[in-house]
Amino acid sequence: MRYEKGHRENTREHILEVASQRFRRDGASASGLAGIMAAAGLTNGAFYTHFESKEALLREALVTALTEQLARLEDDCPAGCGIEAVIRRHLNEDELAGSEVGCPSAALLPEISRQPERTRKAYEDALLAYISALATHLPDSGSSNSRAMAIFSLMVGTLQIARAVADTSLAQDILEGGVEAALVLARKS
Amino acid sequence: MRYEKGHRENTREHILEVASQRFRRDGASASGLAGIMAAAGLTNGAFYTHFESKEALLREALVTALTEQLARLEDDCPAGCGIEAVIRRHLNEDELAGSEVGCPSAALLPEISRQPERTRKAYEDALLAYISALATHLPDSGSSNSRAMAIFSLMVGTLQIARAVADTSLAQDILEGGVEAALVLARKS
Amino acid sequence: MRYEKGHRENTREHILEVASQRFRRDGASASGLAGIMAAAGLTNGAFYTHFESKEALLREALVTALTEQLARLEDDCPAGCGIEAVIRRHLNEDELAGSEVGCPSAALLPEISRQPERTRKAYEDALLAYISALATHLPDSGSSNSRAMAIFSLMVGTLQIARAVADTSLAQDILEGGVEAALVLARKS
Amino acid sequence: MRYEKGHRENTREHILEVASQRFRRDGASASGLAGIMAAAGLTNGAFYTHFESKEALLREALVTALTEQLARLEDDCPAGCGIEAVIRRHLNEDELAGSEVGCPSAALLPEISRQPERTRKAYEDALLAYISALATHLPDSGSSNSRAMAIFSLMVGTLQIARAVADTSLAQDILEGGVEAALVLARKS
DNA sequence: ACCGGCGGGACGCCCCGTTTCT
DNA sequence: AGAAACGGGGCGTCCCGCCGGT
Repeated sequence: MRYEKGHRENTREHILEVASQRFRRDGASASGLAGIMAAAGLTNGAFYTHFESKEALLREALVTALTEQLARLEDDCPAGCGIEAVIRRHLNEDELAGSEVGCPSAALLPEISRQPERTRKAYEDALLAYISALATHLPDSGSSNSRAMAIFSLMVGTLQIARAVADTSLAQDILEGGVEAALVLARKS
Repeated sequence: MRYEKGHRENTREHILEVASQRFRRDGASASGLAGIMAAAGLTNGAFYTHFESKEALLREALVTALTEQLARLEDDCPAGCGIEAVIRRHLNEDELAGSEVGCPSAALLPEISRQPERTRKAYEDALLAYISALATHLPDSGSSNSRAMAIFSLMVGTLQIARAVADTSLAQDILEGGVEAALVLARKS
Repeated sequence: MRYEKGHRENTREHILEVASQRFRRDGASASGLAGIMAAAGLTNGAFYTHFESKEALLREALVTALTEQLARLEDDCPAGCGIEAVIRRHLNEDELAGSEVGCPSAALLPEISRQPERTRKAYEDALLAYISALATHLPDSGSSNSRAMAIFSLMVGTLQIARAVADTSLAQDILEGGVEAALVLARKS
Repeated sequence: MRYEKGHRENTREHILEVASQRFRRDGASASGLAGIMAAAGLTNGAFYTHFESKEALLREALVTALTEQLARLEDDCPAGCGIEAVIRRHLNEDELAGSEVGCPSAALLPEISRQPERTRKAYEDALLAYISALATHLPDSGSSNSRAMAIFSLMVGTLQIARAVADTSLAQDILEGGVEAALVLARKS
């Protein structure tokens, strides 16, 4: 072990962190490896000692991002905090503005669906973990995850549309409409 | 006049049609102009006589696709057909499999949100027209379009997630859960 | 027809000519497309309108070079010129020094043998035409091409070794020994 | 001393052995150091403790390969075995198929000729030793090495051409024609 | 003090979106 | 009107050197 313990792993995780932000901000196919590596303070020559390919980086960066989102969810919304807090954590102005550190699903879903199965499977696993956590905040926690999945789908679609439209106040309205609808879904007996 | 009247316009619309399919299938930044033009039976060089740039093509292709979707909605779901028919037109196996001629929002929203304002404005206008049409099918048609927008958001998110996961039967479950949730939103008093 | 007639074909053949020289001088895998195109007065962006890939370029450049060699052989050594003239056309100081416009077999054979079958087939065809022409200069012209092939093999090996050794006078000796041996093979009753 | 005596030297020779095979199989410029080191069971970074550069590796690997060929020649063809045995040791199906452990001249000569003088000198020395050994098998062993060099040139060219053509039975014919011609050169009074 | 994990640039082929020139 | 060329950048891999722990 020549470098300080964990050096390699630290570098790898740093690249993953930067990549997960770039992918969310600029899109997966529009993000170049050289730009990602430069943003990580490295050159592209160092990439292939850490990852097999861009596809592998995307696969791992997706898991990284979803895992982070899960950790943030648990931090911000402890058990019993109520479903509205969870919903407002997804649908707010910060999320609207900054996709960089926001929900990877909202930023990348169509591109994920065009990835090879291996990548989609990795995303699926991480997503289901997230949905399970989300489900614990539902009033009728005995229900399956299907309800949580629908609420999540609504939030993802709402956030994407609010980001896409040109009119700022329209975006706000869409966001608020999404919050209300999500609450309806959550509270439905 | 060497070409029959309207030849040029036909060509332009043919390119738009092909482009709108390619963009939905492969993504906007992953679709190349050369591939689009070749699929349209033309050569690379002919592009710039019809469009100013790739961005302009995307902008127009988005409107084309949304306009087509609106026409199809009105064809398949005449007034009074009931909201469930509308929902099932969005969330079904065909849509799951073929993004090529499906909902452009489900296929492209994150990329749209990264486009310049002009493109987002064009999308916004076409989207609002679509949402208005969708709203006419809601039970309480007097309400604003906010409800319709939420239902649409839910459907877009649901379709994207169902497309992205690797497990086929899971995708089916997600789709069905989306249908139920959409009905809840639609019927809410 | 927008560019002057034959412009495209002229450019294509110019690239082929430059490439066939570069490949012979520097080797096939050591020659870069950018360098070849720059030497042809073009940029690398223009390459793929003329050739499908580097492999296709190599394939065609080989045929080009062999065809040129055949034309030169027929120019320099008209029928009845005697076999020695043919041999000395292959084994002389000019050939020793300048592989750039010399025998493509001597310059590239090991790399050709590592190419896909399609390339090797193209080389084979052009080579056999060359061998046939060479055979017409043999005394016993009724014999098969086998003798001509052996003489050609000898000349190729001789030229390669003479080029590879460091000692100049040794190279001369090898060349002269090759000439004598080729004459022996040619005159064998 | 952490490693047993000679460990370092063994490693060095192991790299040389692997490199000499890779160079013959894939060509010198097409063989990467990373691939060679990986095939030797080492990592990239260990290379420069054993060799100064890729060029130095090639230089030494050439000598290694030629020295091995000489040893094999002496093993397989003891004094008095007859020249035909020697010729058939060079021109046979095994040599046709596997350049990996075959004649380095046949596999690499054009690339050697493009190397710096130092490399060509090293090759020259090893080649001349090989030619001398080959000459001892000629009937008129008093003659200079020129005859042996010509025979060797013929065999190298023959093997290269037989390897390069696409038609398998043609390759066989070329090989057999080479054997006959080599015998002619060897037996010439 | 040696030696190898790790990183640095540069360049490989290929293809992009765009402009120019006949 | 559109074929041909441009320049840059995509990902991947090259050869090589620089730290720093055993």
